[in-house]
Amino acid sequence: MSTKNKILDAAEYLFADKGFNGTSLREITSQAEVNLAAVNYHFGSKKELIKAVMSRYMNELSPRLESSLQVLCDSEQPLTLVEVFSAFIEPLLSLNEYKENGTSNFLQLLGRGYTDSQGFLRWFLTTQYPNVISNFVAAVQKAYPELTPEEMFWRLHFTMGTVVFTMSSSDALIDIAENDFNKKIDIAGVIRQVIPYVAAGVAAPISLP
Amino acid sequence: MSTKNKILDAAEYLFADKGFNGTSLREITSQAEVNLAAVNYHFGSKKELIKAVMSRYMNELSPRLESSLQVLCDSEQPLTLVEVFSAFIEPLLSLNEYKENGTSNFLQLLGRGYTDSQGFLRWFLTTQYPNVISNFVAAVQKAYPELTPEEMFWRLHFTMGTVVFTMSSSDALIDIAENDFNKKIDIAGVIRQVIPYVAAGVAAPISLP
DNA sequence: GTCTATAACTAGATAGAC
DNA sequence: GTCTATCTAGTTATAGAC
Repeated sequence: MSTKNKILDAAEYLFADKGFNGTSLREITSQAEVNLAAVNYHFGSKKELIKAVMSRYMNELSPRLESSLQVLCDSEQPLTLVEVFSAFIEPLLSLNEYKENGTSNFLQLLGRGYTDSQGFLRWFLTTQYPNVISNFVAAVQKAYPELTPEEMFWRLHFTMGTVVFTMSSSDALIDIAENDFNKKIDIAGVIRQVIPYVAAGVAAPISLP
Repeated sequence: MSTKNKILDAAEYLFADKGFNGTSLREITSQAEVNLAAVNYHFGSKKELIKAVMSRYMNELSPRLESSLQVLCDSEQPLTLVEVFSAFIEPLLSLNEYKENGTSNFLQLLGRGYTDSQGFLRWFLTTQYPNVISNFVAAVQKAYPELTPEEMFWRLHFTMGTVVFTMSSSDALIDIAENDFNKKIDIAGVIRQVIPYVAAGVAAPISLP
């Protein structure tokens, strides 16, 4: 296993757990059992390492997600919001085959990216992977055409918030579910829990005046 | 205005904007125009300063919120989820009278507290202000008795995520709403947008198996 | 490519003069 | 209570030997 990949794996794990700001290059290199200088040799800077960690997942995920949503948009069938959100399940869970705990790690990283580091990652994702977003918006529009663009903007943002926040604390939630309710649940279970919630939220009657 | 309050105000502003990890004591004291050593003199440590910033708001908010929810629980009338969530509006907006941008700052801080600093703030809030949570759970239970405790746990967490995530990026959202939709909106408007969403989410049909 | 050593800087915290 | 000066320990990043 190459030094570069050892760094990527360690960084991914630590970033997901403690955030980008909260993780130092020393922690990463010591967990990866490589030299401190290797990060800058292979990636140039910490910021580029963050991008590399995210890109590894996004390059795997975005084509699957794009085509999964494309199918829904192209189909002649009527479409429900639960179906739209369910289109995320298979591509997201496929990250578990790509890498151990891939789904969970990726979603936690996404959550971190939206709250750490003053939105640089948000900029990176929306500019680098715009097709995922536009296909998703098109699918929601097809499922719920009455929603105005403005309401859509708000509700998709709320949805993003629900998902990334949930995922960035999913380890704690899974522990609580086991201790308090004696329910073993995994990341796929969390995804199944959240879909009815966000689908109902997006489909809510129009807001208070 | 006392040094202690100058520090609290500057810290509040910077913590809300850049997170607890992302803000240094040097930034705080230079914005507050006080000496660096004053933080440790008045508060002892950065961690205690964080608690002090949060406590200032929580001590203002929690009695209002507790009694606002208590009224709903005690009433003989049937209760809807929108009513339960609407019980937050007035106490939250009252923070604007207590302090300029109080509502927005507090909610942003709350969002930071859940993602920065590995959950120490979550522990602090749930142990220091347990009555708010228990009254809230009781009100939701009254409005929607079919919800099992387990479903309740998940959905209230999703709701928390929606709200704190939305609020921690509310400045950006308000800008986008103005630029893209030509709609001037303030924090009260954001709250009115989010209530139908979370109420519908909590009331969603039971999750996929 | 990988290492050691270190530069250059920033963090939180404190001792001690005033 | 407030200041300066400083300590200790951490950070990212790099120069140069191997």
